[in-house]
Amino acid sequence: MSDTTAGAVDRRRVTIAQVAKRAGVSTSAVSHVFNGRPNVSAATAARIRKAADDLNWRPNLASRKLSGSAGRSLGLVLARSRDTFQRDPFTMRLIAGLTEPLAAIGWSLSMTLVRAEDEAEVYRQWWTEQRVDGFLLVDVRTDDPRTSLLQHLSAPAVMLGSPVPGSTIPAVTVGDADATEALLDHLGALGHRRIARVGDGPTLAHTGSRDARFTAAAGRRGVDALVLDWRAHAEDPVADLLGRLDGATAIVLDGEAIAAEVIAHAPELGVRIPDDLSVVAWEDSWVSSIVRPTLTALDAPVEESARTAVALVERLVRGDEVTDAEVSGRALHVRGSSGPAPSVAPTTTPTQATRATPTEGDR
Amino acid sequence: MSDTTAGAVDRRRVTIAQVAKRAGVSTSAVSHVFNGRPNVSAATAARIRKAADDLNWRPNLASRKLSGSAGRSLGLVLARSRDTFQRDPFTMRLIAGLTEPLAAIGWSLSMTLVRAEDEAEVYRQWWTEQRVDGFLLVDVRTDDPRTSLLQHLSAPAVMLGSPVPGSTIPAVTVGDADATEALLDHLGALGHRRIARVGDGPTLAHTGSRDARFTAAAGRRGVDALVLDWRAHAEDPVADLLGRLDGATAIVLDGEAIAAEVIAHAPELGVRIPDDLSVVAWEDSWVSSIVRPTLTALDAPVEESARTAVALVERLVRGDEVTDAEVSGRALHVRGSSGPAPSVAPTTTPTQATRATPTEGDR
DNA sequence: GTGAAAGCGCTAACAT
DNA sequence: ATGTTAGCGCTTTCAC
Repeated sequence: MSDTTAGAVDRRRVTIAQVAKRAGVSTSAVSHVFNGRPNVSAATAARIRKAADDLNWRPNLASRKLSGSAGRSLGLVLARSRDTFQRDPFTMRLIAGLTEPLAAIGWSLSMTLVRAEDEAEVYRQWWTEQRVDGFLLVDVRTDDPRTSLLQHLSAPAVMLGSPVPGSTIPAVTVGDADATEALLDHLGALGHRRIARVGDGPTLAHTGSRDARFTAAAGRRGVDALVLDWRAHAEDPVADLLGRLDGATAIVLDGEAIAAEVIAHAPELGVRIPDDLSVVAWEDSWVSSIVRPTLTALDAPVEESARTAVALVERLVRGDEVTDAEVSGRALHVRGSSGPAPSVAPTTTPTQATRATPTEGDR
Repeated sequence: MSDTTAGAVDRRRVTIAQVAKRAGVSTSAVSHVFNGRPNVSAATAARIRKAADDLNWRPNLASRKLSGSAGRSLGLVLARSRDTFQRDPFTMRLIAGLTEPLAAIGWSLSMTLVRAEDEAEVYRQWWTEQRVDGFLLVDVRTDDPRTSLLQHLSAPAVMLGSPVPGSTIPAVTVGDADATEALLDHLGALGHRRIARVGDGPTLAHTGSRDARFTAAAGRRGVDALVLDWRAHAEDPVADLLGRLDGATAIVLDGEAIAAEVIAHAPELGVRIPDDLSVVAWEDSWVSSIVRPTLTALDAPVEESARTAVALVERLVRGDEVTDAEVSGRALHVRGSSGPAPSVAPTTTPTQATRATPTEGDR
């Protein structure tokens, strides 16, 4: 590495004035061209664009923002631990899905991970210092303080998930009804009469609504529905969960990370998949295909949700009217982890033997 | 969703002038306090902070930037397909690792995915429009055009990987020497005398240096080293790879995503792991623990690399002198995928039988 | 220790 | 159709 006197930018930064001069016009002409304003002749516009290109100039975002335009940045604040974030393929898909539509409108994604207790402060800060033009809310909880905070700040925001009653934040929802039916049809056809559902976390808004829909759909079919929670902090969360199955022969889990863990560990606890227990995940990703057996999963149109959310935020920022949106297309991908219900339900109390392979590699 | 006349921000934005007025001082006094300048008495400073808090005011980033300060944003531009991005746990770890040190200095992460052909333009744009204050470069290739581009733009940048000869971009390197030795000791002790290495891609700079170090270390031990490439576009990349093993009884792959795929598919091709073939990955993540057998892997100190890189960028932006940095601590986690070398090498030409489970779930 | 005022680079009235 | 100019909110000399 050399002695770059870095920071000491030599060449002064190109400004609109230099571009204007080079093109032989006023700065406002340049501004007009770069903002799609009509009052410039085609010839002049071309000359201006040429000059800008020659100088490799682009409007300075800060100046632009200062004089009223949007800063073209979407804020994504995730209240997750590093660990939870890392093992969540859904978030990866979301981020990947956001960048393309954002780039298409000249925006970028500003993201961060925060501890739950810092969450509100980060939203406040990013908004008041004008770091971002709006936010995308994920992992919305029941009674989430963010909805009122953002309304209070009058910060544009769009959320992923079911609309929150009493909030004016537009929601992008993935229709779950069809998928729930398809899922229960699938498991029903395989002979399962008692099915457990495990949410991502009892405080998450979507957990509750899925629980309700699931229970209702099961009831309609005369199938027993069991709603369980995932105790991430249990000594052995998988064993803990399997111990509470209470005769269920199939289990549906939000999140592939958890589902993958069940698939990986269950055999070591004496529960064979899918022979003893069928496992289905409510999200899908490449992880489903590298576990064995491969994971039957409900694939959500994450990319379309992202695209829709970006469009809504952009409209909000422009001051347009915006309403909730629903994207559909959650599809059931049947793979190896779901199979015929066993004639005898799996042992209610799994072998207490220590796991063959402890959760090494976890951090 | 209601009829929020969004965008039509009612309450005019709080400015430094209002804070100054409320505290009974001039705007420059406020500015001084918020920039740690000394010329303000403790009492006045307290009054000013109080006023700012009351008004929930924070310096506007755009104005600040316009008058010379940094915009406090790090750019991360990934030339990846959505798909490659999504299945790369390393990038997840990196992103997660970046946000914490960034937050500590009041910065945020601006990231995007681009197609390779748009890469240069995005760097250009983000820099010239002053969207970011500097960049973090990953996936640096041999002859990477970005190094000269960024020097030409005089944009602060730091890269992950071995320093590029002739470039002034500081590099944060993870020392691989010890890990390479540890790895070969491990495999050697298990009786492997012929070992294959598979890089992430022949154009990536780190692939070449690892290949060289690996080959050298193997040579010193009288172990045959084989350097193979991963043909992602082959009809069945795993079968393709296994078909080229040429008697190797162990294989070391950069990237857990690929390693996980080998582990998942090899058995379906008649190659048992680790009985017939030991598999080791050059990166580690939670994925290593959900595949079966679990994956033996070299765990890199990603979080420390991230922390170091952030520190370097920040120094560069401040105009400080910066040199390359090396972080160490790549550790070998021995898990289930590496075992004693088989007495007979695995079939050179794996069963041509169609795979039991096709790569369903891939997208 | 404090305040006045000149920018920073751009946008958008308003003039011409 | 093109140019002039007053801000946008903050930082930072430079007087006081």
